[in-house]
Amino acid sequence: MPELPEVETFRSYLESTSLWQVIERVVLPSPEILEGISAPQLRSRLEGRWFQSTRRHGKHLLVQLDTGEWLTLHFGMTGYLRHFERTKETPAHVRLMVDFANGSHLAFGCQRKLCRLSLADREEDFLATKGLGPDVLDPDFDFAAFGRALEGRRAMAKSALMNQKLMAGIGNLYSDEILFQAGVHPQTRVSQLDGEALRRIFGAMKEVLRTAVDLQAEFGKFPGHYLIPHRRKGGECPEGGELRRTKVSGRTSYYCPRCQGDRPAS
DNA sequence: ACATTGACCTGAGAGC
DNA sequence: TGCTCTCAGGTCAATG
Repeated sequence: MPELPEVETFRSYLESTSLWQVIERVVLPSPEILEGISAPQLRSRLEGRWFQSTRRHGKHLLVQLDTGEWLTLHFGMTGYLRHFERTKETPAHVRLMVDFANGSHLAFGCQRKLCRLSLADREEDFLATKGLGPDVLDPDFDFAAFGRALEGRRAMAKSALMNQKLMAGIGNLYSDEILFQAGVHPQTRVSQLDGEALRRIFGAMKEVLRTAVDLQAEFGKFPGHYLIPHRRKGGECPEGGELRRTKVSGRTSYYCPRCQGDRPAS
């Protein structure tokens, strides 16, 4: 479930807990989540070094070492990050444990093994290898860039928003929220959207994601007119009426037939 | 080239 | 109560 707002929250958490401490020991209990590097290799590149800065691109967290290399973390859908000051706690499903010389430690884990770890020389190389589009909260990703990303696409609006190659950061939950706020049916084809609808989607995208980041992705704190807190079987639209549940390219989607139309515009 | 589907993964919750 | 089955969703390979 970690989408852009959750990953941004993890980024600032790591930033405020884990920088500038010498890494004494690294444990990698699940080497199968490593991408392009072996456990012994990764251990030897981390031990004795320290984290010096963080970045985020879409749903990826990048942590720069003092060597200049980047440790990249992807949370899959159940990923988490936890830092412990003193007690040596080991949460369930830990995939990376970092023990710092100051006695604290950082755990990265995920219940399902859909999280990933890798090491990259340069940020640009990593993004290019992954084929990621621009981060959707990057100020350079403006309405013109948004339009270019969607140009000539025939996919459904929801699928396009979730396509990390077109733009990075939006997943299943936030795509539903964005389209709800924009009043657009999730199965509307991108090619059917007029300029005004594109504007509304773009505006909702920035607004929803900024709000979620500010609220540290805690759904309980979301504004009353947001869909996400109501996004469950039998859930009610904040404007009244029952939400509808359907599949859009294999993903469970919620929408309001009154606010977004009961079938895709064509 | 682009769009869509299924596999991967594991535990919670549904349903019988 | 206890078992089995479905489903959750991020990504990527396979298929259309």
